[in-house]
Amino acid sequence: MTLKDVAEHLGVNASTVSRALDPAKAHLVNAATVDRVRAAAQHLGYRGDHVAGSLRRRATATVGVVVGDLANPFIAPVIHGIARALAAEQMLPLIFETQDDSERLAWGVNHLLSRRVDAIIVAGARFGDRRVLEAASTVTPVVVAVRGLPGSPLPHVLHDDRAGGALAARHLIELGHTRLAELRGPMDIGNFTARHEGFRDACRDAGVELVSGADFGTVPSRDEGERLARALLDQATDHPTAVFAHNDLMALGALAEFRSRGLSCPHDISLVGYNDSPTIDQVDPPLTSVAYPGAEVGEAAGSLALQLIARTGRTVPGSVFHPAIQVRASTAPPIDGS
Amino acid sequence: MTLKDVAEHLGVNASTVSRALDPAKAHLVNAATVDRVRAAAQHLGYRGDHVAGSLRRRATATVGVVVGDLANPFIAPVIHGIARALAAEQMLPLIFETQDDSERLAWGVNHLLSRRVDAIIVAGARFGDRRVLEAASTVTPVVVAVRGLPGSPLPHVLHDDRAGGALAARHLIELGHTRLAELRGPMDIGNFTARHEGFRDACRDAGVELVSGADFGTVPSRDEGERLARALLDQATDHPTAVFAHNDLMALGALAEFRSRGLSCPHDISLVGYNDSPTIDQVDPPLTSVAYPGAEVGEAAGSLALQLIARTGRTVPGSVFHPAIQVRASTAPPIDGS
DNA sequence: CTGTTAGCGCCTTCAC
DNA sequence: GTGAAGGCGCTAACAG
Repeated sequence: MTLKDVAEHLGVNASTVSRALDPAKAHLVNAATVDRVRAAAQHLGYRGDHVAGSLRRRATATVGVVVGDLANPFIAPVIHGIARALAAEQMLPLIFETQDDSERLAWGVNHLLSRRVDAIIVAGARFGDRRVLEAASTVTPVVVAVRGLPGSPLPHVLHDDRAGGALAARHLIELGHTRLAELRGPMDIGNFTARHEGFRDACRDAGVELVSGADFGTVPSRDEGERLARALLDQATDHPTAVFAHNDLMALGALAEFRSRGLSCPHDISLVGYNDSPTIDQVDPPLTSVAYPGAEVGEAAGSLALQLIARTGRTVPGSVFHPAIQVRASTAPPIDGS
Repeated sequence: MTLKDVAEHLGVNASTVSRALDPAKAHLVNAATVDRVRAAAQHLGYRGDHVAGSLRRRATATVGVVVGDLANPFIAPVIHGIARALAAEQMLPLIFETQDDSERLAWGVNHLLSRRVDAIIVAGARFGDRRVLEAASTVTPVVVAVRGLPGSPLPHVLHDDRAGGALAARHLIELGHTRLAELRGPMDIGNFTARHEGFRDACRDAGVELVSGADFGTVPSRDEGERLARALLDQATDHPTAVFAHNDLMALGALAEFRSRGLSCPHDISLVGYNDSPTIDQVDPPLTSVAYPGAEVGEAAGSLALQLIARTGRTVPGSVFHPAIQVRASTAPPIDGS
């Protein structure tokens, strides 16, 4: 059942049917004809072919979304936000998972381009991906979301992770801690370098000691958090009285390590996480965490993509969300004299 | 840069280029020509047009994925599993969110059909959606995943929620509880009716009292869990000594309500959740929960879709995963004499 | 307001 | 092993 079939059934031209069924063009057609066409289309069970339309129109109403790992619980709200924003224009997200592999990202971005997506939102970029993404942006709009690419002119929707790191540090310093440590995420991902820099600089500004090696996680997982916490506490030097984990998963790993050593949190050691994940307020102890507005970032990225599609070539400003810290029971003043 | 451009550049026919660049057809072409074509394509930056190919080939290498709500943390692993399975055939998921609205689902399924997706995986069906989905299945393969449609002949990939409900009941009964209650999810979603039936029947078989109204949640959220727990405990009759919440979010709501009433879990009341969500083992108290293998279900659904695409018309069996219960500290024997 | 024409870029015959 | 031709279904441009 094609446009032509409907047209022949009615004794009109396919173009007329095409126009009558397009809400944006129906006004060009006699109202009575529009009704007849709609009725016939309904009656015959006609369903337009979006693929053929996309080929002709040179637009697919589809936005490629590149993510590192869908299993990471913090990415779901981002996709949710993107889908919400796109739904306003009846556009749909086409998901590609890189599994945090730059080769796969390059392949995926190219594949999305060959699928003629109207824009690409990259929520899982690593520094090394900059060239590939900037090249892609000469073909279709590319929005960098969640994970920034320092120095890149690509439009972006980010969260100020540097400020978030500083927030964590200042919170601990205000509680009276003077020996802090970090459990760092991978240093080729913008979020984690920014969290690190914010934390480190705030410590330096306050003249507070930063107890930590140069080590960092290969992935920001619970296991890596546990490993780094173990390494930190195995050090012969004085233990820190407070720890900043670069995300909640790593914080949970650290918590497990603390527990296995008989260290009580926050009595013996305070802990701050990042993301303010859904149930993190109900762990034992409820975790102090820097909030990450994933759904808002996703929605803003989706809207930005829509704007870039609408006014191709025009410059559209990116946006940066500001962090807030949720203080809970995992942070407390240090024990006197420790 | 089209196929034709590459062909003209080389002085060959577009068909030859098309064949040379298709791994499955390259063997029909002189090896030397294949090399020349590949080199030229690379050199000229040719990128095939997947849209045009899809129109001609009548296949899009795309699978529509219909979900209720991406913000529900339990759906992320399912999509992850689907994406993993599809990636094996270089297919991509196109996501549509119904927001648990049947009209939106009907619209979305139709839209996906007009986009000529090669299959649709529905992970968010409600009973009322059966007709729409069966109609869609005459056009393209439809796989029902996660939420079943009792009585429907559509191929499905599910988890045995009935057995899961029974598992929860038997665990509590073995601990010695004799007055149980349920916090039920929406009764037009297959998972929750099945959990209810399994729980209820296991109680009946054991001759154990089921303290509970006919009430159930409108959505399976934390707030609804809290509301139902409040209603349950407001009843004048004897309180139950153990509660089965139909998912972890509802369990967390119940936990909050218990706490606000000064009821300690598991001392005063035991609690079982469902899904075994990522951080649920670290809440206070660590929650006993029936595990839901979301990623496995998603991967099986993706594989099933691929099979249905490959052998259209052939019957392919669905599959059902069996539940397991993770026992943690939120369940304990009842206080003697209570 | 409606019809005619001409492709969008590709792939699959069919012919040689 | 390669070329020529046709058409997938739609819509934009141009006439009338």
